[in-house]
Amino acid sequence: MQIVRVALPVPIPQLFDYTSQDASEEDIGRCVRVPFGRGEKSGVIVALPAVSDVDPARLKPVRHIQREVSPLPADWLELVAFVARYYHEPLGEVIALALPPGLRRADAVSDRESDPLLDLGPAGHAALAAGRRVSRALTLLQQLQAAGVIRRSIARELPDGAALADAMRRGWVVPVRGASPATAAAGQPELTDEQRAAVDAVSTEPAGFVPWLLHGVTGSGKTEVYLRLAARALAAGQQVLMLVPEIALTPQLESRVAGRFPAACVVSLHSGLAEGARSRGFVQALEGRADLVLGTRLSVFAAMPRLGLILVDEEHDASYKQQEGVRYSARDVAVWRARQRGVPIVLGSATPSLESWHHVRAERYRGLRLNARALASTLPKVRRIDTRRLRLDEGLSPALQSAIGERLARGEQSLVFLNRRGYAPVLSCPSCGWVSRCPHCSANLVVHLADRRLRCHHCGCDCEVPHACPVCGNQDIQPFGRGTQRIEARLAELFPEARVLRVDRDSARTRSQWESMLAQIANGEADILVGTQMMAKGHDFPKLTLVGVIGADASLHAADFRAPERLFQQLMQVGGRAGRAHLPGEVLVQTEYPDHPLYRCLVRHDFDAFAESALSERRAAGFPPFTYQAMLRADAPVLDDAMQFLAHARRLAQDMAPAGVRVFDAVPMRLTRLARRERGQLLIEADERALLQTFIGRWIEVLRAQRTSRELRWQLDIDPLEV
DNA sequence: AGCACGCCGACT
DNA sequence: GTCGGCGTGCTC
Repeated sequence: MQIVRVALPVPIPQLFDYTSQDASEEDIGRCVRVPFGRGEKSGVIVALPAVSDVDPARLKPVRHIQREVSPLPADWLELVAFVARYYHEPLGEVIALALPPGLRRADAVSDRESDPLLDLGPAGHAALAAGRRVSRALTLLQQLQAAGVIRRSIARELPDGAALADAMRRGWVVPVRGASPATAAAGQPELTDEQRAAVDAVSTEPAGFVPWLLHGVTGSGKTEVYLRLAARALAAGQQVLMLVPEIALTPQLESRVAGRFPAACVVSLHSGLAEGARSRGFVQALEGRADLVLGTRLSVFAAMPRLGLILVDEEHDASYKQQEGVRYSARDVAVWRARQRGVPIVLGSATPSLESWHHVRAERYRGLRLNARALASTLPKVRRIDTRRLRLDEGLSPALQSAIGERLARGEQSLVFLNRRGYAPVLSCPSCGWVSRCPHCSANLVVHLADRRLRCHHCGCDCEVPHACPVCGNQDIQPFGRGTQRIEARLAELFPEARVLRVDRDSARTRSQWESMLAQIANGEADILVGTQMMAKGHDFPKLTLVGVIGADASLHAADFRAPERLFQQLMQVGGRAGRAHLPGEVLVQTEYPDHPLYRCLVRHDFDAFAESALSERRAAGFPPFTYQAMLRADAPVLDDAMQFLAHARRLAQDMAPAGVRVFDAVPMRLTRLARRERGQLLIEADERALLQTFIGRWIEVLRAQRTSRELRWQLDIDPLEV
């Protein structure tokens, strides 16, 4: 009789012991189903202890050990244990997050959909040589001959992929084995000198953990560097892990990667995947059959026995930080993992996070630069428009209007960038002062004139636009401020001949809407685009030569110390949309603070100067990365309950905190009320990460032991992004 | 987290 | 008399 120790997804930092007739060392890392309470739960065997702390008579036998799938290896268990420790969450909860649900439930694994390598068989070569009558199968054969060895899934995607089954039935195309996954498709682009230097720097480094920061301006070809590095790792028989910030970016990248490495097994992992596909992908990675794993933050937990390289694209992106449950940073976990496995990691961005940039300056990371745009186009010219003495027309300056007019006359596209959805951020009554407040949040309801609704952008509350002031009956209530819809409407009036297209979360709600808009833009079916940050990311618009930025000043004085960093990143990214290919681009930034250092740096495209000044401000103010933070947040239906809990937690912290750990005041959050709950927070800070960690560990243990009203929720956020 | 047990208020 | 509120405690 063997004792097995199981990590289960319950919110208490405990492991549970069970008995098993036949468990052996081989079963450590395997998924199990066990009786729990009066029900059943599933978890992972993490140890086979000789004795249990609980009375042997109380141990129940495990119900089922999943032995169809390879066990999770020791290094994976170490990885999740690290995440549990660092973010102060129970191991079982971290495991539940890291494993695909179907796998953890120890379900039977679906038949592995194999994706065999295909090549032309002798019959296929003969058919080509015979000069037969042209058919789809024959055209496909020509495409396959050009491609070389190829995965079936990729072959299906070829222009005549529909004829694949036919070609295989005739024996023209046959499965082959043993082609190197690094086999590259024909037609790789030439590298620029900078790209070559970056690839060489990483490749000539001796094997082992090296963190690299690839700082490459928009359009400098970072992806090509990733692909070359991946090719080297694949050729060495290693697996590559590549992280991207968003689900929306995976399909494009996946097809590009799969197209480049037709013989490689490329697996993508993200939360949008069906359960079966996610389990299958994870198992392929775990069993070493996947060569390249591509995915969003949760794919940092893919088990990979032959891991040789980690790539993190857009490493500054906030979506690498999970904002609920286990609040982990996939980028930080990836760096830990690279160190653990002794492999290089490349963090890439056009606008690196100040944290990573600081690591380069402190020589903890190695820097790689791509300063030139690969496609022979230069960086856009950035100009500030001082709006202090201008008469604006619905927020649009004369200079911006005439610049748009010029683009229109030349048949080029313009983008007006404004990070505010809706028609106007608030509706208000000039006679009695009523404003459209959300009943559930401390926020205003936004006017959506497109469908005549008032909406809360925080809780989704939605009602009709009233015809008169609900308090005083005044008929003349007015929308104040401007959002994308209002700008869109005004542009349509100013340029009646132009096709104006608004691109925001409202107009591009579904994937297909978003894709059809991208196609419209690419086909030149729009002249003026009005867009939010959706427009800033990851797409090329060859005819776009003007970006006008309005309403950016608000972020200059925001309370969050990271707001300027985000603004600068956003403006650099959206500015990068202007002028690709052979048309020079221009960026016009409307501002009342044209001399603000942030805009001065933006005009010079000088990220380094911006980062330098932002970092020195942070150093002076004692903010990260010069200090380490943890945030305790509490929420309850009534603010007072949340604040009382935080005040209690604060007293506790003050009693326990060693020198060097600073406990701040408990304060209501900026958006205090959200979805009928009121929220407060308590910041803890220290100069040493280890000091903060040990203290938080002891503090949280005490805090967890307290009983609180059931209406009160609280969570801990290590390295919070928003303070 | 679930889910039991258990002890007090207002309903058929 | 019971249905049901949620405080308390446990899960190997």
